[in-house]
Amino acid sequence: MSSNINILVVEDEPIIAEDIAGFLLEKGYGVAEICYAQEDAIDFLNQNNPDLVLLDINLEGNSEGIEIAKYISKNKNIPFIFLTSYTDKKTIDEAKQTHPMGYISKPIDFNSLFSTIEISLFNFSKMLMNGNLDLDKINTNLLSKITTKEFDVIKGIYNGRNNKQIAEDTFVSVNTVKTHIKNIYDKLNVHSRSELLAMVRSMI
Amino acid sequence: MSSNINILVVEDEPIIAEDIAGFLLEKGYGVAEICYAQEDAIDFLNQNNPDLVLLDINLEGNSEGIEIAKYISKNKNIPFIFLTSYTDKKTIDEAKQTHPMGYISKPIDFNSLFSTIEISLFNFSKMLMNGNLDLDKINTNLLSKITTKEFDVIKGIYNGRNNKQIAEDTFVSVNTVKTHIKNIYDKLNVHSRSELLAMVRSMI
DNA sequence: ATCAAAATCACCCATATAGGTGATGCCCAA
DNA sequence: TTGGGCATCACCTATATGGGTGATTTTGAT
Repeated sequence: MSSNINILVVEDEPIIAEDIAGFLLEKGYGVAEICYAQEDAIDFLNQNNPDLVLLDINLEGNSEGIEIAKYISKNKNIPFIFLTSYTDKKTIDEAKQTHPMGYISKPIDFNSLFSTIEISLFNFSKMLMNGNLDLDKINTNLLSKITTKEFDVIKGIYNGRNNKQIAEDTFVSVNTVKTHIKNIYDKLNVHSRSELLAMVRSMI
Repeated sequence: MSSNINILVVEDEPIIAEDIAGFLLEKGYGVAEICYAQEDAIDFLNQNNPDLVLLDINLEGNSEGIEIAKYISKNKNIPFIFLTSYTDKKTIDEAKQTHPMGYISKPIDFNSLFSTIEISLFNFSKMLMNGNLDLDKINTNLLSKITTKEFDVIKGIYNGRNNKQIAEDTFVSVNTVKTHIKNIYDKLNVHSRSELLAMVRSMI
């Protein structure tokens, strides 16, 4: 297998399911399983962890796909994409509550499917591992720039260090750290460590 | 206008652009502007804050759409969706680095476009509220699980709120918030807010 | 119906953090 | 040469946070 990405396909129409599976294999993905009904899918998910799930909303006439999505949201940590011929606002409103990574209407445009899968996998993994502070990125938003020493202090706070620890880390006195923090707070217009982190997060 | 959602359309082919704009209006969205070139789009974004951007990748033969996406990522906080006829892996790989909310291949399936817009707006607003926090993910690493109320407190801390504010947000007394925090610290074995955030970050 | 866990709240105390003011030396650019 | 930004440190005060103990009510599962 050229890819280590395994995708679960939930689709009650065998022909379409095969079609999708064939496409996935062609693109180098693994097909973890094809499930034709809600309970099959949930059973499978109970014992396996595919990397992504493609979900038909209407299985045998009911919105079982949304139930599966809810199950995934509640119990698993796997991105999923809806594939459905129902694009009325009511269905979409219900669907979006489950936070799908995408929603593709049938007939399936395989190009859109492919790009949506790629982006879903990428965004999902980025969402979970989001860690790089970037001084330049922070400074693009600021009138009064954060200096490198101040940035060291921000990194310390980001890493959960207290003032004394930051002082030791950066070989200065606690008073200096406090001064830096005061200046940082002024520049970012925040008043506490966690507020600072929330602000920084919004800027990166 | 039936919707307060304003969408910027960046598309160099006037006919397609009009087509999209017409569709958006039909669905009740506002069309903030139609831009036919990169610089127009960036100028517009410099002075306006649409709620979402639809981005054609290939403007006049170049991948200018991706440049615009990078500009948005760096300077703004607006979700965007790519609309393009290029679905080769190279283009997609480049595109996904910019974290688009979606990627729809041409010819445009308007049903997919509509659902993707709805889901993008929804997920994006949720992302801002909750960030990337995920209770289940946190709990998979823990012996003693974080409860939902405790998680609300973590979200508050994550969003830079102090104890009093968290108490107001969750309609309980400050003492209760403090109790929750103490329990959270015990469970995660941390001793301060920023240490908590660093720990949570390492778990998601 | 009963038990355990979760959620709620109240104290107290010690420490960390935030905010304010002031001061020194350094370096670099005008 | 001079002034502004930067880095360094001190001291003071007020508030927020962390840590300990104990207690009642609510909730959920068996």
